Amino acid sequence: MSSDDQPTTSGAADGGIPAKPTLDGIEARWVEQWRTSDVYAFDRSASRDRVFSIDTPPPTVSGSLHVGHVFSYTHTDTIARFQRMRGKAVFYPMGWDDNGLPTERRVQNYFGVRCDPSLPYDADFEPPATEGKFPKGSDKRQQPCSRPNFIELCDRLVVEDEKAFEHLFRTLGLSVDWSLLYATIDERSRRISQRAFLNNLAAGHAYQLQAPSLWDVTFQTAVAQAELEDRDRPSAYHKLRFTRPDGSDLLIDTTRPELLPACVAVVAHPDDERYTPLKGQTITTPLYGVEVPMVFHELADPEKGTGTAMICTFGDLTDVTWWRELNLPARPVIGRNGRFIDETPDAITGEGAERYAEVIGKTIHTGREIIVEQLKAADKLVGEPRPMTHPVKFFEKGDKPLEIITTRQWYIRNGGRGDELAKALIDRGEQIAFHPDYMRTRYRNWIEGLNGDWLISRQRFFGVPIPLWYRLDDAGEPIYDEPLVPDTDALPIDPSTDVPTGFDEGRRNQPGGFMGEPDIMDTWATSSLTPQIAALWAEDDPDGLWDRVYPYDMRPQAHDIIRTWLFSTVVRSHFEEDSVPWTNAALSGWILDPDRKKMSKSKGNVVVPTDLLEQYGSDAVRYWSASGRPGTDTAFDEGQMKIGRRLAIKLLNASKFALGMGADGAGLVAALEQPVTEAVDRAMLARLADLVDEATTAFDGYDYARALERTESFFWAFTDDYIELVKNRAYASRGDEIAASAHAALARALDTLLRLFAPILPFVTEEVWSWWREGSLHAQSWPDAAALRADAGDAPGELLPLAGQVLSELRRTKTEAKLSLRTPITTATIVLPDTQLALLAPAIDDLRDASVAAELLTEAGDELAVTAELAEV
RNA sequence: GGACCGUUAGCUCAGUUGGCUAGAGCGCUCGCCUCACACGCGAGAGGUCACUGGUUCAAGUCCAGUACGGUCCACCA
Repeated sequence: MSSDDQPTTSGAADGGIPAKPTLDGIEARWVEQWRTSDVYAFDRSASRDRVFSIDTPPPTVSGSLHVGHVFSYTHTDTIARFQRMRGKAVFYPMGWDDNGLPTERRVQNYFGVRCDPSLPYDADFEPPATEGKFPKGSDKRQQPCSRPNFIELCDRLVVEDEKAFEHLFRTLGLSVDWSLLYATIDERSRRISQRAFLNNLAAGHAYQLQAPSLWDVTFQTAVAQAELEDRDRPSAYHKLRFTRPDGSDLLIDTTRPELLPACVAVVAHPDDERYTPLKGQTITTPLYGVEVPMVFHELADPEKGTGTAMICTFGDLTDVTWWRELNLPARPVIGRNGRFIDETPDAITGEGAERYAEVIGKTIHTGREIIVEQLKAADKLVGEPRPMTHPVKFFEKGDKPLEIITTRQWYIRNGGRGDELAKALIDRGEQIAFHPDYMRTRYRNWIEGLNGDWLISRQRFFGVPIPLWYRLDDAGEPIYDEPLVPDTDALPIDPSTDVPTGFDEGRRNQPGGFMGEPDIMDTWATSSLTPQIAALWAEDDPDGLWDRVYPYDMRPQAHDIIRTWLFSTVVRSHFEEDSVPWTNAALSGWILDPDRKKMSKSKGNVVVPTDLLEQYGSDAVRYWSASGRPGTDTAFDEGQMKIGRRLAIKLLNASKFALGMGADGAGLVAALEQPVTEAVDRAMLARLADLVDEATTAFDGYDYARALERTESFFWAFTDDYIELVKNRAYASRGDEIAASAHAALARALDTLLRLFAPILPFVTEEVWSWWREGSLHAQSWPDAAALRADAGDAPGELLPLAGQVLSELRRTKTEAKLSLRTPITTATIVLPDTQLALLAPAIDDLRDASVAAELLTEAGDELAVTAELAEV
């Protein structure tokens, strides 16, 4: 009786082999099964040597779901699943990065509010909009609210965003232990972040400094070096007429004429003989008539402009260097809001002061126009401005050039001041295995290129507060040098609402009282502690997770944030634990669109991942992801997803065939215990054992792509050649005994292939597993090459590809005659060298069956050739 | 300007210590309803491995250089 006549089972969850296997609905079914059965739960009793721990990247939940999430998180999941099958207790947490500026911006647009820290908390506050209904581009109608109200709205919104991410990741089949979930703004993260900061403070690794720093005038906050990016901007050289002591002109090119009132010196190279005669003299600035010293410094480039430059406080980082090293005065003119400040610099008086008055309160752009007009009117501008383009520093999330403004900020040491710390941190990099290895170079280059410590304070609202207060003197001025520190037990605290020991709320902001530190920490200052947060560092934890997982085995992340997340995490672990945070860093590439551009929201070329999962199935999308090698940028390619889907379907059908050999699969389970006697079968197992070794080595080296490629390659040869060869024998056409060998081999192969594919294609493999076996495939062990090799015995693996090659030749005789492959062959002759014929001998009977030949003859010859006489149709 | 990565079939990519006539998939061409699969199967065409030189019995693979593409950093008068 044929299988078509057998009763069918519709689904697979109830066991048995469906007549028409399908991928439809497979995700929902297994996601739910995995959710309720806890197959991915971390064993909290496992000792460190049994654990494989992963420091999962917490995605920024206020961003949109991106196909890049699917890509890189799949990579991590394949490793997690592999390690789990190798018998490790896998610590695989998920976190949400909801802390920081992206969430603030989203809340502003979603609810139509803006944070005004001067307002009191309003318990009945209702935002003007909900569910994102607030019309875009209507900033002026954003309603001000207090900081606590604003934070409530942030908390409210991230909950929604996090649900969408969890749904995506579950549907994708990530094997995370969801009970380990954290968020970077949750109470635990705030407590750990503050505790680590206080440790840094006590150890002298955190300090505050009143100094010029990069400042975003839109967000009105300081930013760190790691958050900068250069953008080409149109600009123009303006040649200004300064005056030498003898009354003659000194011409200076500048792209920032509006900073002329901030000019504190004129600089040239110490070897530049055009200017060395001016040593010790003063130069008079145009418009303002301020006398500034002529100074000399190596950084002045004789080739640029006229070879001399005006030093302003501050036009760029070189100005800061000159200002600091040459002990120049500060003469700031740009305020925190990016406008000219009200106070006229002391050095500017008389007519100059009247000119300055015209730019007070103006933006940089408008101020420049005014000053250029003033220069023209005073005949201090030589010729017309010459347009050019040059790179300008921007905050990566901002859209106005950064200014340099002197403010009080908090820093954490990171080796950026050229001390021993830099060397120690580079050495830490040597203790981490990077995958691929060359990524370590980026880490080292970044440290070597640092030009200052890590600025962690931000003048923003939604983040972890810096947990300090300051005493106010009798004049109401803060005494910054002696911050008031909270008790560790009290963490987390918010200094804007909590009160330091020995004070009461009534003395807040009063002379002789105290004030809270108004700043929060940058989001990286908290996310650099994800190893600590996920594993409950220094928390009250009866399970002792920390000692079971730290240092972690694996940090997966994208290569573009080596300079931020990877580096800052190493810094924190170096200080807290005197250790690397993890022993392996696995770097994923980016997704490129078909034009080879990085996919990003701003370019409008993002594909919604949930649609892809729906259309192709999760396994197919995972297949595409896993084909992107570690560290390699990968083209977005739906074609690869189609291929992945076909592979999954092929697995269903090939499995159905194999299991059909053993009556509902039960027979095939029994066949696992039966001996494999035929040489062809044993040769296949020999090849399979080699495959297991290759896949294991690849996964051990974090190369999921190679493991997939080898396994897939084997699998297609297995279905095309091996199954075709043994199909007839397996149907017992030549006797039960040799059929049993085929069954035993098919059972082993299916069992092994399902395990090998399980890390990449968890859904379809689990589906097939459920047809004939108990429990979850994902809780099974990784296949054992030695056992397969024992079954293979002395059979030569090369027999299989040779037989496949001969079978292909036999098929060709029919294809070239444009006949069906079922066409019988009357007589065929296989020509091969003697040694090859001897190797092939055990496969002759199977080849005869597979090619529907009445007679197969062999003949010695130089190379493979097949001739066949086909039966008349 | 510095560093790193890449350049193999029309497209996307393998090619692990140098080793027979360089591989896969897609696409293309020509066939086939073959009792697991037509969401399938079979066969075929298609490449001076970016270029130049070197080492070697042997180079896609190692070395030097060049070109092109990408990324990061620096450059901001």
